[in-house]
Order: sequence, then C-alpha cells, then structure tokens
Amino acid sequence: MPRKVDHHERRELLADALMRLAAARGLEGVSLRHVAAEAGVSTGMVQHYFRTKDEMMTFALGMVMDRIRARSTAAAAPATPRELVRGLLLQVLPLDETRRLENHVVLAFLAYAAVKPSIASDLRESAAQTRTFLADQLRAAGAAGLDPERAAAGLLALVDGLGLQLLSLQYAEEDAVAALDAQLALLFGPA
Amino acid sequence: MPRKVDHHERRELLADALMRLAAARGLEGVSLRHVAAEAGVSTGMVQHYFRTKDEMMTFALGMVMDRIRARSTAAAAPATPRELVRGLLLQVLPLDETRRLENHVVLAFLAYAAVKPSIASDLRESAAQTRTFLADQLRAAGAAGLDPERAAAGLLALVDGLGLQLLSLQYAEEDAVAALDAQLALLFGPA
DNA sequence: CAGTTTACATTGCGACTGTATTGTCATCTT
DNA sequence: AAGATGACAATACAGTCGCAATGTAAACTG
Repeated sequence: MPRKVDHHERRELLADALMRLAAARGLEGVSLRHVAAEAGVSTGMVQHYFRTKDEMMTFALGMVMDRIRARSTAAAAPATPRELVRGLLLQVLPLDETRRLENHVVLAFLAYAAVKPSIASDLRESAAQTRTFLADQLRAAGAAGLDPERAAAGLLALVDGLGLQLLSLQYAEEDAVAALDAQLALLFGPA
Repeated sequence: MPRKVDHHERRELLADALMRLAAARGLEGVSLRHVAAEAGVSTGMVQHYFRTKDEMMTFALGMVMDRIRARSTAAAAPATPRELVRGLLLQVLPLDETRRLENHVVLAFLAYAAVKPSIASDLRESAAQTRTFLADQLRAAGAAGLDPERAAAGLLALVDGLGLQLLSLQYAEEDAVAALDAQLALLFGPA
C-alpha cells in the first residue's frame, strides 16, 4: 500500500468546499469542477474520493447535520429543562455566520430532498431524533396538560419556520428570538 | 398585425408546465427544452414568450404566489376572526395535491432565492402582505395581552415549518392540523 | 395587392456537465 | 529488487444547457 492518507479528512475538506459553494451560489452551482476549484485540488482527486456526485452530496449533507447535532448537544450542558430547550433551539436558528451557512445548505438539501428520496430519509431521521430529544425535555419539565410530543413538534416547526424567514431576510434576528421566547412562555408559563 | 394570441394565457400554459416539472424533478430539472416538452410545444415558442430563462422563472413564481393568495382570500368569506385565521392558514398548508405541488414549487424557489436577490424580494413582499393581514385579524379578535404582529409572525412561521415537515413526509396531515389548532387554542383560548 | 408584423419552428454554437479512461508517481509488501 | 497498490492528474466523451440566428407561414394594415 502506498502513502497513508486520512480518507475521512480529505472527504471533509471537499465537503467543506461544497458547503461554501452551496451557500454562495446554491446547490445548482455545485459541480465536480467547482468543488475541486474551491478546494484547490484537481477534479480527478474529487473523483477519487467520491465515486459519484451523488455520493459527494450525501456525504456533505450528513456532515452538516452531524455538526448541527454536535453543537446542539454541546449546548445542552447545564441548566433547567426550559433553558436547555431554549439553548438547543437557539442553536438551530441561523444567528451567526456559520449557522447561516449551515442553514443555507440544509435549505438547499431540503428542496433537493423533494426529488431524491434517499436524501429525504436522511433528513427525516435526523429530525425525528431531535424531536424525541425535545419531547423528553418537555416531559421532564412537566408542564401540566400538554402533550410533549405535540409540543415538541410544534416548537420544531416554529423554529424551522423562523429559520426560513431569517434566511430570506424577512425578519430581524431579535424578533425571531422574541417569537421563540413568546412561544416558550406560552408553554412553560411566563419567564 | 398577425394572429391575435392571448399573451398572458400562453405564458401561464408554460408556467404550468414548469410547475409540474419543478414539483416532480426539482428546479434543476427545469430547462427550456424540458418545459417545452412538458407543455407539448417547441423550445422556440418558449423563447418567444420568455426572452430569458430567468424571466420565465420569475413569472412562474409570481403565478404560484398569486394563486395561493387568491385561494386564501377566497377562503376568508364568512365567520369569526378566529375561524378566518384558521381557514387562511389551512389554505397555506399542503393538504391536497394541488397545494402540495404549489408548496413544492415555493420551497424550490425559497432555496433559489438564497442566491437570486430579485426572487428573494418577491417572496419577502408576498410574505409581508399575508403577515399584516393576519395581524389585522388577530387585532380584531382582540385576545388580551398579546402583540398581534408578533403572534402573526409566530403563526406564519409555525405554518411554514409545518408545511416543510409535511412536504418531507416527516409528519401526518392530521398531526399538522392538530399542531395548528393547539397553537390557536393557546392564542385564542380553548375552542 | 404589397408590406409589415406577430407567432412560431429549426438549427447551431460555445460552454458546461458527470463520468470513464488512462497515465504517473510514490509508497508499501514480499 | 520486484511488483502490487493507492493517491492523484489529465484528458476525452457524450450529453445537456441557455441563447442567438434564421426561416416560414399567417394575419393585419395601408
């Protein structure tokens, strides 16, 4: 065997370039040559690490979702269930540049998923994961008389929608946070 | 002048074909030739009615948004403000085949808008319009102690998010409606 | 009837796409 | 030392893309 190279690391390098492209020029601006150019490598190398474009796309999406999940669980360190829920949901919203980038990519893939079922099932699984985690926290908080599953789904939908509106600049960041807090107040009682 | 042809009607014919394509194969499956084939005409005709692909895209998006708006205001006929708000929001959700199609198209354009600012401003304007209408209805309903603008924004975000989850099949239709009703109950009081 | 104008259809061009093929090293095994 | 193998690089190919150019037929104006 020849030179030892960390396969995964190279793939992440390429997927990072893909992310930047997707955020800047949309998913349709992503081509093998563009990714190669953005990463500063040859297109042959891209082909070496991803046998097909689809494989590259799928890997990139997985990477983004992993990062979001990692940051979310990292933010879940201290505090009451309510603060935990708030912290987690705030991590999903595009409130800084890296998260805005990630949200752009997720949105692009969300539209892409409408066509490619395999992508769709990846997204679905990831969403289900966060939803049950959220529901557990709501259950622990034990607000009387509300279905935790339902409330979790509602919160997630709200945050998704807010993220959407933030991305299309329909909305100021502080208003989005305020909307989330208002909803939390409705669920948990006034702060 | 030669044969008289309803310009607008032809453009709608083509935009309809575009919608079908966008819903079935995504916005990247939309090309001049595909639209022509789907509409059963020559690509020359498509070029005749839209000088550029971008013009065609913009027109199609406008058409979809007009239809959604038309159906929403049509649904706003009778009833109390609360029922009116519910009816309007239910019109936005993808609960039947035509609305699912429209939502697919809107989602595709939403992702597209992240790259093309002109598309983004169209979407933004349309959203602002529904939001103020919604806020007016909430004000009329006069639930004590809640900011109508905020609540309207929150509701719209919730419906957007629910629509997103419905499209990606994360969610059953009845659950989405239930989530909406739960939120309305929080705002207006129990039904 | 001549001529202009509109409504298309056909064709072609240059750019770009994903992918297959092939080649060239450097490294590891034996 | 020989050869197999992995890490790339370069190129070629068939297809598609948006768009421009050109052609043709029909209808209206004068």
